[in-house]
Amino acid sequence: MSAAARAELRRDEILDAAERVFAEKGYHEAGIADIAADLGIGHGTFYRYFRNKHDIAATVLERVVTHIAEAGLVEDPESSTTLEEYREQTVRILERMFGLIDEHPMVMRFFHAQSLVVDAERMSAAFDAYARFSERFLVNGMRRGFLRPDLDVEITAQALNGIIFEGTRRALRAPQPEEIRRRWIDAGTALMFDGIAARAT
Amino acid sequence: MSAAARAELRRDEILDAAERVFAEKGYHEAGIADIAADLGIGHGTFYRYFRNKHDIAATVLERVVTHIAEAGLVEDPESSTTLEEYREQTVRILERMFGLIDEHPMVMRFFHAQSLVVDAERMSAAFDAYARFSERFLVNGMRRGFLRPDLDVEITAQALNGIIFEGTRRALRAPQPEEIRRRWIDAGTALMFDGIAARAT
Amino acid sequence: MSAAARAELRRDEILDAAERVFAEKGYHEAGIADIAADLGIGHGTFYRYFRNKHDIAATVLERVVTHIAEAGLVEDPESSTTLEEYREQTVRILERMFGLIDEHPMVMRFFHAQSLVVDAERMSAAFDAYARFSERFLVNGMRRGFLRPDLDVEITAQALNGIIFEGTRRALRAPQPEEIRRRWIDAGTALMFDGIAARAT
Amino acid sequence: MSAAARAELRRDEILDAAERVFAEKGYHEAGIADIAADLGIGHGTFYRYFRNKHDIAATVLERVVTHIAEAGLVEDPESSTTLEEYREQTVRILERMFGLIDEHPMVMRFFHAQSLVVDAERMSAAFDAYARFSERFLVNGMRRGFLRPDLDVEITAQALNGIIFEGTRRALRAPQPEEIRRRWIDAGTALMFDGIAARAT
DNA sequence: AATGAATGAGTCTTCATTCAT
DNA sequence: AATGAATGAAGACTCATTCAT
Repeated sequence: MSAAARAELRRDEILDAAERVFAEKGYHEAGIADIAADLGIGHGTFYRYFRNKHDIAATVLERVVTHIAEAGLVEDPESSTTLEEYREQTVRILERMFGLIDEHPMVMRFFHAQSLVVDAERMSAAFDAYARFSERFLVNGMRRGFLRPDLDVEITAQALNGIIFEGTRRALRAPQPEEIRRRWIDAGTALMFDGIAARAT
Repeated sequence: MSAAARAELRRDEILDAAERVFAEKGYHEAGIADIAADLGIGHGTFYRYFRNKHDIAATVLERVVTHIAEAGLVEDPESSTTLEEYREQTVRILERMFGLIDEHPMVMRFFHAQSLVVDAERMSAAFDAYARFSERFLVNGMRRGFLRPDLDVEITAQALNGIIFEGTRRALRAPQPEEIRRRWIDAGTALMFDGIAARAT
Repeated sequence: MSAAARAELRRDEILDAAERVFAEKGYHEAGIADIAADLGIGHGTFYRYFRNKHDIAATVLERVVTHIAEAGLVEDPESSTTLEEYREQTVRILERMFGLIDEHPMVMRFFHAQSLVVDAERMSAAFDAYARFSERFLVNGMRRGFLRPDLDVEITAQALNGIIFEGTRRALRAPQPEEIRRRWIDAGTALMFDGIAARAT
Repeated sequence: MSAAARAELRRDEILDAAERVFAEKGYHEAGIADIAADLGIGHGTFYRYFRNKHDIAATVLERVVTHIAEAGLVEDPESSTTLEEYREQTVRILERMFGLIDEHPMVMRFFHAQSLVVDAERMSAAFDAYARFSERFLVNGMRRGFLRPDLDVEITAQALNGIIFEGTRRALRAPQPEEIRRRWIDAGTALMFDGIAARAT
């Protein structure tokens, strides 16, 4: 293995450890020493791979932001032609979001609990980006006629993201995640597509 | 004025200052010295009114949690008998929520940015309580027949709170709050009651 | 005693301790902990009185620079009207310089060994100031006619200071300071006023 | 080229780099990494040629001490038979001293600013050696009768070295070195040989 | 009741040095 | 012989908290 590849590996190891430590203790409570101890390396080594504590936290944060973005980006916002297709896309996105919790439980925990103290500006930007992406689905649905023609796409997209954010937050803490996730997918899409009002008969 | 009353007053002053300081600098970045300086009192004095730094932050947090609860509790969850009445209640709650930003801008900022690092458990409990309160509106609506009979009230209530949370977060950062608030009230209630799907004709 | 006076006293204590520690161990080898330990105070206390390590070293340096200046400033550069008077002034200045070693042995040691690493610019400025002061004696002597009319006063003043500097450096290290000082005063003034060349008969 | 010769070469390269780096940043502020980077070699390599940081600094220091000694040793302290010859020797020594600044500007800067923090004892020994060498000129002059018979040769030699030291220090910092050097040679020798006192007519 | 001087635990960060490759 | 990754001792500095006045 090349030196660069080994360095990359080591860097990732440190990143993973940081994820664990930050998620467990929180950004401020965690020390570089904790991260190093978790890996059984000297603390000096840490500084060969990251400029400082904030640097690594920001990098961890960036990873989550990217993971989350990717979970959405799998879907093409312009591809659905019917309500049913969009509903299925939505379900898949939610499932993938919940899947992130299994793949990266620590990092998701970190995201929900600590992201704002690490870099509030970055977080805001990430939320904006997610909302803009969600908007495209809504615009597509309006164009195709399967969504209400009078949607305030910007705000609605943000509100939908608020639902997803709260959903993952809850799923993260749920003792029986499977059941909770299923219920969020069902109730979430029901709310999103049909609202809570009883249908006039 | 009694000594106890004067003490109460002083305590509130400190609480207000803490709110400002924590909101501006964040919990960890803010020091007891900053709070004391903001008031022009000695930092020793601070410890006559609060056990420690965490204590005051928790107290500030408790105040917001209460303010927010009160904004909701004005409405009786069982009072609405028609969809229209509930919709009006919802609008009033949202307006009151946004009103909190005007009344307590600092504390709301603190709530959104710092509450989790101060006391994640307390926050979770608060969110649960809010959700349970919201649930009662949904249950009432289902009983009265103006809401869908098949709602997963627990999850739906949580999701609705997620919308409100994101709405206030956005409103807090908005350069033109008035317009944004109006749009959130319109688009938020539209989403909540009717969903985004176009109505079958 | 007023609080301010007590603070001033404490500050001076710390300054004295720093002098000792810096003189013994050198600027870089000395730690804030050493200074605090020398006084039996907590290291945090140190930072109530000085911004940082460099700050206190610079302050100590400033004190020596001032002490040395004062040893010279006692004499009026324009007062001597005869060579004899100037020679006596010179002897007094040298004696006062050596006297500084008795009054402030640590600080003089610090000055000779560490001043350059603490603040080279400040040192250069101090040397310039000393030289400019010495110049005035030379100018006075030329005007009055008891010094050679063709002196390069600027350079000569600097050279004379070089002699004094080396003299105090040697006296500081001498095992029998009294004898050494006497010899420097004699040989130094002899060199300064008459040079080393044998007089033509 | 033999391996030993190549090693010698490499050692000198490192020494030159150390000179530059120490002169620019100072002993403590400079790191082994800086020296290695300056040469484009790994820092591990450094330790194949020098025991540690202090070792190389001491070696650099030794080089300057030697350079300076050589600038003097060119002259035979016992060779002058007249005042004029000695004066010419003195001028040549001063010129060679200033010449060192052109040949080894970095190392001279290092000498003046950093030598004491590297090895104060060595410096003191070097100053003693220089003074003892200067003494021989004075003794020679006294024997030959062209210098005052009553000189305190030890102290006077030290004082003369003090002048030279200050002269080179000033020349090192001078914006127009040529002019300054000339003036130091003129004023320095004038002071040294004839003193500053006006001659009785 | 109010103060603020004193404290020292705790943390980040640097860098000389080692050693396996 | 050369390298540079790894190390951890060392040190500056902060700040919540205490307590004598």
